[in-house]
Amino acid sequence: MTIQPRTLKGQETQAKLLQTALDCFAAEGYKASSMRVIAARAGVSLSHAYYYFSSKEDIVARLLLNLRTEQFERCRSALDEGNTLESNIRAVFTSGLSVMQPYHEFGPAFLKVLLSQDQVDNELSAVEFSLWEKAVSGARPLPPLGIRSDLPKFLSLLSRQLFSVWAYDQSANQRRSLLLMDNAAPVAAKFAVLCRLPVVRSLFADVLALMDSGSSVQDHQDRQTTRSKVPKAS
Amino acid sequence: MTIQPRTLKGQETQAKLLQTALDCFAAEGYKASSMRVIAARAGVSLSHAYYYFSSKEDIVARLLLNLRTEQFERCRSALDEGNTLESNIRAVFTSGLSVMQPYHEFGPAFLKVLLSQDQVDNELSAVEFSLWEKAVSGARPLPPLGIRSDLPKFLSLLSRQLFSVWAYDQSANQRRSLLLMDNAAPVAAKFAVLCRLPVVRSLFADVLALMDSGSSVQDHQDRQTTRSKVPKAS
DNA sequence: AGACATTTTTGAACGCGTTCAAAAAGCTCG
DNA sequence: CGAGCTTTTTGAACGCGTTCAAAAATGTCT
Repeated sequence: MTIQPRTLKGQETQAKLLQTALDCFAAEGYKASSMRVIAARAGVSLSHAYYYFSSKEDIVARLLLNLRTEQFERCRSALDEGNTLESNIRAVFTSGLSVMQPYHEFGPAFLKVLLSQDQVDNELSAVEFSLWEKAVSGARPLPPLGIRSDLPKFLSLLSRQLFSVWAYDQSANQRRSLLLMDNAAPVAAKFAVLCRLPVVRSLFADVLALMDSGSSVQDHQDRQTTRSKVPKAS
Repeated sequence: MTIQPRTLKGQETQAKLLQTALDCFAAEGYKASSMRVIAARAGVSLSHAYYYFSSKEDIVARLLLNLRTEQFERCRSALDEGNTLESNIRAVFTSGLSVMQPYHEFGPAFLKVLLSQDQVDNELSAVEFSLWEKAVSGARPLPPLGIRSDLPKFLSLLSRQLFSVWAYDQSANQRRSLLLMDNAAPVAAKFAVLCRLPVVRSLFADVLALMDSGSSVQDHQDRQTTRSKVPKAS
């Protein structure tokens, strides 16, 4: 994005450029939708596109955000109907797949956007996270109280891993990732239930602490402090 | 790679090209080591480089393989000294980090190579896997018998996830990934120990089954068959 | 030796993402 | 109006990864 236009006409141009790009992506695919093609289709010069978007990746990021938002709209209601956690997890997975499938060839580009963005403070992560929050809070029976508040973060991380498998999945129609997600849903749900047991619960705590130690929030803390968050094992 | 030269001179040229590329990578970094620069430094024309290597990514893949091999050499002996599993895991992590650190800017390129390669049948995965096999079989006390044979595969997958965090880690000197790996070692070891308990053990089995369902081995099997490998949860 | 087939090597080109200096248009005051 | 500012728009260029047809070198067989 990089620039927000001062004038109305500027905003319109930027919007038109973005819409053209998205259309072009859908119609022609990633490689064929060069910046030159997009600019031409939007009726502006190549360099003008760069006035509004600092890179092609910038536009891809918007596409990804759009898709996630559509996924959110598409399955938000289903998550509130008192189904099991497993079925809610599955709902998020399948809605994601159906929204993303037409853009599977964007996989690597999507992943790059996802991984290079700040994992805490960005709109995309917020949408993803709110999906998992709904999936957890709308599940009946509710997951164990002790982990209820941490579960969305955990699921959100899990889904990123699955997404990265999907992104490079070369099997026909991404059969393998579809299968993987189908199988992951019950396992994750089972894990949540087993967290009632102290042993499993403490494992979950360890994993959560790991996730924190890998997040950018800790960037200004020193090593000693952070380390103490992870209980020694042996 | 793509072509194996018929004549001796051809092989020499290819070898020189590869060595030049690797030197260039080390000296100038990823972006600065363009195919043109590499070819020029090796004293051949640009298009000739493409006669021996089908793409720049091809060469990056060789670099990655070289680094993994060096990591293997560097820590193989340490894994056989009867240390704990935790310390062996840590040894693999830290040797990996020290070998890779100078090439951190290659992270995204490395990851692309790693993810787009066939995860079963390629040399790189074989080297990685054998590292984890040594880490497990050389650990004292040995991990529970029931999971001992599956543990290397699990650790291998885990390390890929950590690698992908490292690849995009923007913190100074990759502090965050270093910290993450440091913390992951004891947790993984603890997990292995807890696998003596039936509950944890069955969770491990589920996760392992997941990994299989995401692998390419199953590509020719039908959905029904594969699905039955994962026990229903709820 | 000379003709032929194969392997190696080249130069020129293509389209790509990106950058930049400068032109054009719009806006704000006297 | 028009001088001086900011915002928008452009054309031309750069270096990149990659491709290709064709030249040069090499090897093989009679």
